[in-house]
Amino acid sequence: MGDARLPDTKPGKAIVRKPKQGRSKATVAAILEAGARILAERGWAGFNTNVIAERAGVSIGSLYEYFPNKQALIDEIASNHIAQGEALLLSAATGMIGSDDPGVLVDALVQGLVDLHRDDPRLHRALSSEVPLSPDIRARVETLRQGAIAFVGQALAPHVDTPGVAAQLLVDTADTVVHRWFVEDDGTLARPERMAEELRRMLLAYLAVRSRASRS
Amino acid sequence: MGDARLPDTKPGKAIVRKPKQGRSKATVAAILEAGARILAERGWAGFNTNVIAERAGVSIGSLYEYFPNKQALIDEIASNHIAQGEALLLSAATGMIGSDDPGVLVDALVQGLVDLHRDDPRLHRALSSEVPLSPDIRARVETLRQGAIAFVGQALAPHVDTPGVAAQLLVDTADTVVHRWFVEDDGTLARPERMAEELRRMLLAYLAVRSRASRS
Amino acid sequence: MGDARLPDTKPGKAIVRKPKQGRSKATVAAILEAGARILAERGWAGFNTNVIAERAGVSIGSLYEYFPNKQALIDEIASNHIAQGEALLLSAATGMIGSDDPGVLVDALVQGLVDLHRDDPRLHRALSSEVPLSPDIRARVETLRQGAIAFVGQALAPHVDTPGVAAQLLVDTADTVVHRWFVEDDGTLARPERMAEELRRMLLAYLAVRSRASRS
Amino acid sequence: MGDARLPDTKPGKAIVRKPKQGRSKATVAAILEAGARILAERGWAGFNTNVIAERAGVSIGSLYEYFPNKQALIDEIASNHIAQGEALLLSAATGMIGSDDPGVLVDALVQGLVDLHRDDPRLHRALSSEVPLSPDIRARVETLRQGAIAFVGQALAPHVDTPGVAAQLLVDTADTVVHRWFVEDDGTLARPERMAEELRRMLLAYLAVRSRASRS
DNA sequence: GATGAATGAGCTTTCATTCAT
DNA sequence: CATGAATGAAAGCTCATTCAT
Repeated sequence: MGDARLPDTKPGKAIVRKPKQGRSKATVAAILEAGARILAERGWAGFNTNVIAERAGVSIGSLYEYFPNKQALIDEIASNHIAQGEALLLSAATGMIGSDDPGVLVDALVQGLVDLHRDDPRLHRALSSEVPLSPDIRARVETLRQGAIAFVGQALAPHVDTPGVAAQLLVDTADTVVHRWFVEDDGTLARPERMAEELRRMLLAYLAVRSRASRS
Repeated sequence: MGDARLPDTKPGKAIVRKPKQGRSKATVAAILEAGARILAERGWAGFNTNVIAERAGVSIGSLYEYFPNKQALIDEIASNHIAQGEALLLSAATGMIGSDDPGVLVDALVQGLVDLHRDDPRLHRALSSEVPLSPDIRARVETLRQGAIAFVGQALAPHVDTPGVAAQLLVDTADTVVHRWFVEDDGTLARPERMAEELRRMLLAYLAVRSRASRS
Repeated sequence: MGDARLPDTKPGKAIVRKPKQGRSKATVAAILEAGARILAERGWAGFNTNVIAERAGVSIGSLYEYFPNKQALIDEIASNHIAQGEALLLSAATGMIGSDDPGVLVDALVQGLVDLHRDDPRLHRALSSEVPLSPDIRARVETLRQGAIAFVGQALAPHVDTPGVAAQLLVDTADTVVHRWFVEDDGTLARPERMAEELRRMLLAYLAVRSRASRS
Repeated sequence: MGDARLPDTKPGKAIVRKPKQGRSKATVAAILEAGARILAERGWAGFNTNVIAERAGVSIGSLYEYFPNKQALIDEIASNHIAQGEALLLSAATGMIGSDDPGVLVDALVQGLVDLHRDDPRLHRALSSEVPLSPDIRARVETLRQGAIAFVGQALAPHVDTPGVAAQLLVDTADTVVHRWFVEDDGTLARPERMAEELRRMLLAYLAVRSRASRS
């Protein structure tokens, strides 16, 4: 088929058989794992259902028993990957509840994003740039981002005016820069941790200026 | 601009014909233009050599007369796109030579990147995320980035210690965030200009802190 | 009704299990019913053994326990359908034994065929045109037709010379035309009953001419 | 894919390249011929694009160069076949213009239909029963039938009341019965010509009765 | 007997690339 | 140089059938 965005599942085929028994669960897991590995190693261009099935040690028929089409398979892989991100950011957020210190906020934000991008960066790269994700998945990513911004905004509200703008700048900056350094980088970057430290300084400097500005 | 830098993928394959005559130049230009438009409009998935030739008003045979394969074609399109970026950043850089004001530096950097990303954002998006670029092209992009960092570092050297680190943070932050807001955004972002303004504040706040730090 | 007449496509394959017990009978009946319904609703293209098993509330394994392959299943469905036709025509025939009136003959013939084609016309359509029936089934249909022709020929013998020819014309005409009007028609035909009445007139007119001809 | 009715051509692909040059024309002709032959010999189940291309002595790519999908290919084969039928019936019709003799009408009708069904009966069989024709093609067949009925009705108008009913009976009877004898028959029928003769007698007898009836 | 997960041959379709004209 | 018809490897997906449990 090639690269094209895959069409919606045909009516009557949408219901992926739910793995009720152990064998099925293992098969689905093997397919998802193989798919994620192939995607990480060979990119979207190498994401070939026949190859995935073979890598999973499963017949192509079994793959299509559980995933109505290629798109459903990437969507599930993406969904699992996002779920990890959601969990990570959630734990980062809960870990700083109650704190009023901007330093804690920035540390948690940067550290959460670093952790997020360090887990399987090749898969992350493929999913975030090459793969044509379904609207549902895109919406979920966007929701996660907006949630993070809203959370940071709430934490910033007492210290800063237009906390929404500040929160968006903080989150988008941290996210995109960490993504560049930990995911897109091809080995050029000497010490990513050093850069992350510098990033924290910048974000704090910004917050300091904004706080001063709101008080003067 | 892109003077023939087309790698022969298959060893022994004839080097692409250099368009010396007017008609040839026009043909090559038409193909590149059509390819860029298709890439911008339909993405990498729609980047089909037969379609491009048709759109260019040229036979598929002619396309392969000038480009040994598909990769060479995207590489040339990417090369031209990068050349524009190089020119833009160069002019931004020359425009601020002699100035010692960090404000001028940050303004020029952000404005240059905004201009860069505003020119044909759909093409930029495709080239920067979907398309599998050749190592040569990737290297050229990396060189451009390093050049910008070096330039900014040089400008920062009098005011800041570890100017390399500061320059990398400035350039990477401005680049990735502007990319997110002006290229990847799907209409959610209310006022990108407002955000760009906020970005400048953050970069300046960072420089202020670093300068103070280097003096204390 | 269809007593196991399932050919073993692959030589050496175990003959299908005869359902002797109640549960088995019910299972077979459910499969046949589901198959007939699917065939009527979705046509031969939708006649999918997995779907049929699901619709029958039976596992695909059970389906293959009772039917060695897909062909055996359609053959059995076809067989049952033919059996109904046989019964209908038989009763139509017995109902007119003893009568010497060509009008009674024609009425019974046409009415019998109308009844035949009105019962589950979608299934009838699929079986008579889309489905690749096995030679055995085709032979059985042919036998039924020949039987009907023979019967009508016998009734015609006293009144007509070459009664075989007349009988074949009568039966084939009535059968094919009623099939067209009651089964193949896609809603265009205004009043099928009116046309059936006209059909009777034509058949009677033919018999009248033939009778006169045989006497003159 | 199997047997399912094929989905409509994707937008942007619908335009089958028109064969402008001799080579193309020959290729298209070879594909159509091979397709028709395969359809006649192996039926719809054997109508496999790879096999057709091979039989046509052409690559599978060439087949899809001229026919956007399998359905388009059968549609074109069907269209050509119908065109022959249209021409045949038209010539049959023009050949009897001006005549007021029912005998001439019936002879022309029956002979025309016999000629129609004698040309490539296996192809005719496949197209008329197995193949899932596109709505356009079905409409064209229906139009042809209605045209024939209208024509016969017009010829009958002076002699018969409700000429529409009579015409439909005549045309449908002749069509379906001739189809049965010349196309569906599997060698059982001894002398189809003899039966066609008998069919004429029946149709004439019907017309005679209807004429008498309208006059009495 | 019953189950349903698993199989894999086979089919449709795409598109980068070639080469005879 | 230009053309565009032709190529065919490769990929997505289906479904009749099997067999371990």
